[in-house]
Amino acid sequence: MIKVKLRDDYREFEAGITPDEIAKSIGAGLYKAVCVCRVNGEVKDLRTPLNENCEVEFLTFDDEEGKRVFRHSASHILAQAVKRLYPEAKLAIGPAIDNGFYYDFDVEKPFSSEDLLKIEAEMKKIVKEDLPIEHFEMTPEEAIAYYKEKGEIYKVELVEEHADKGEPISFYKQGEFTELCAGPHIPSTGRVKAFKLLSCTGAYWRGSEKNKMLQRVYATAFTKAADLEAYVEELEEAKRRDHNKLGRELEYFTTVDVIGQGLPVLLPKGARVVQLLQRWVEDVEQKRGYLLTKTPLMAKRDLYRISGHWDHYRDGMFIMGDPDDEENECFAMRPMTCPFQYQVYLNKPRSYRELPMRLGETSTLFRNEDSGEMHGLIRVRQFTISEGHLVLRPDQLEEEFKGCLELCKYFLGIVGLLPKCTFRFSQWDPNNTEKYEGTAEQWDKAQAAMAKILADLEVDYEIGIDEAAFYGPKLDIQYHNVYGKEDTIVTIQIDMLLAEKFGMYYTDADGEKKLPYIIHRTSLGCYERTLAYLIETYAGALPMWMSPTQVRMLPIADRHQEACQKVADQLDALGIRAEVDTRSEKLGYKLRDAQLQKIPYMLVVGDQEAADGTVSVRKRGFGDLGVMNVDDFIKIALEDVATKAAW
RNA sequence: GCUGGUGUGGCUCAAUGGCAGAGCAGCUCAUUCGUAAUGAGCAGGUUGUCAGUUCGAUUCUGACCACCAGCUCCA
Repeated sequence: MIKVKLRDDYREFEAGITPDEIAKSIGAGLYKAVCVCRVNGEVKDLRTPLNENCEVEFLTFDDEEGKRVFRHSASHILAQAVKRLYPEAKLAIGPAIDNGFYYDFDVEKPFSSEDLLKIEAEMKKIVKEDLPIEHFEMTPEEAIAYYKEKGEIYKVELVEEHADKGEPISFYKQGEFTELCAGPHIPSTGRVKAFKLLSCTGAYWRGSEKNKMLQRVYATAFTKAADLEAYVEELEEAKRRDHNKLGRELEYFTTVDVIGQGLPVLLPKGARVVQLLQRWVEDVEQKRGYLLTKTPLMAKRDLYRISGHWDHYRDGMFIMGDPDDEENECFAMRPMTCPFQYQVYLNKPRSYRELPMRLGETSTLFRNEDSGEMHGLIRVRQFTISEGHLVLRPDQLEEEFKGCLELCKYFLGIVGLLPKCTFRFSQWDPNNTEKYEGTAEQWDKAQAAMAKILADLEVDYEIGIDEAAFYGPKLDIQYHNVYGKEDTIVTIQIDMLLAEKFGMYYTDADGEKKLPYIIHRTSLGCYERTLAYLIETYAGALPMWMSPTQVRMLPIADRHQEACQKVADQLDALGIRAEVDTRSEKLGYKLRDAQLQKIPYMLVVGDQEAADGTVSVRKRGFGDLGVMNVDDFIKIALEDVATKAAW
């Protein structure tokens, strides 16, 4: 007999019992729900025989680990179905991911949506067959021979990597299907009750563009059909918030074939929001000691030679002229502001008394992204960022870094994006010698400094290896969109290299010339991208203070237009953006339109209001607030704007 | 850049190897209306672009362009 510690108590069982059987003895509910278990803290299959006293914890689909295992097993079912229908398909890998799982196949012809339906039907059969999922092992030699014989070249590659570890190779088997896999897995295929194949796309083997492109089938799986339906509904909801659709529908931006990819046109509404954000950022930064600069959008290649962009970023630049012709001048649009803004510092000799020097600029940049990268307002070839460089003495680094972090958290907090953000400490990869400037000592120093600052500021971050800029480590603030995809919205970088390249010295108190540190940072990131996330976050219903149109006047009949215009003029004079709907339509029609346009306030004026000098106020999302004096409404509206309230 | 999908009035979508159609939006007229769609009429298209096949192409083929999903790359 062995003693097994369960959640609440100790129970005794025959040696050799499996966690599966224990779960069954506890209750049918648990038995049906459990996916995998932890034995003495280690995640194990439910069919692992227990031969000694131990502690067993059952994990269900509600546990992250349980969910992962469940979906990983679902990916095996997918692979099995594909092998049944397309025996020539070669298997690559099939892990669980955040919201589901995928499997990569090497097939002659990519799967069509009809193929996916067929595969899905075959998967249903496999689930119905309720095949036990059983673990077994082979020696590396056996495993390699086994896969070589089957022609599974990707599996051979994977096994070969494990071969020299001196460990047996772990396999799982369900029916006729055998899969190289470390596990663990659920006990049988019958438990995967609700799943859906979502899409099929290309993906490089092992994530490298040098390798063959495989076909990746994305899918998701749940234990209950209702949960699957809810997830599909969630995806639909995400589509409704998608900035790329909503932003075009609500006329924030558009794209034009003859202008080109990655060059969106900001329509009046989009341009207005960006202007509001820019003015706000510039004003706040001014109060925080930033000096506003305006530097050229292009320069001769000589500038980029000094900065290192010519060596490390040339493919990303728009170059005018022949870059290899040294006889004639060659210009390039700027992909970053740094080398330009440094010239402000270099304008004259600097004293330690001038540091920190905080330079800010609303800066337009040009990057020649690969054609497949562009996406709405998120990835574009021309964009404008709230740029800044802080030139400082080494002893000022922590304080100034802290100031930068606080500033962007302030901005992101007010616009309402901060709750969806996480932090990433982006470091260099010493093995990627092509990408980075500087010595290992310089990098270690810069990264150690940033690590200390982040620790002191108690920033909770993830580490991103090989995500650094070519001149230094970054703290990236990552925004997670409605589809769960993340992109950098704000970045703060420590640069201990470029000052020397540009000869940016200062005279210290001791009369010595010294090199400053430089912080590169944005405060609200790139305005196009930020606008996209605002549209998404608010589903197009931007907070009052940044709405392109804040108030729409709705006359009940044409005779009320004059009274409406009067109120609109009054609001305009106070800086509240108001317009009058002068169409000869019924109130319901105009109201519906204003509502669909997501205008924050709709003011209805009929005989009563025109006579009394009042307005009937309807607030987006709140409905009819009733009749009030124009002055009272103005008070509310100005308060909304002043407090930048989000509703 | 790579894999796949898509491309018909401003938007949503029909149709066809032989005169391209509807709803919404727009304009005009009538209606002057109280919190999410009043009625009638009018106008709007070289079917993404350019080639090819064909008596005839929006439909079939090819190239290019743009958009979408994903990979790779990045604010």
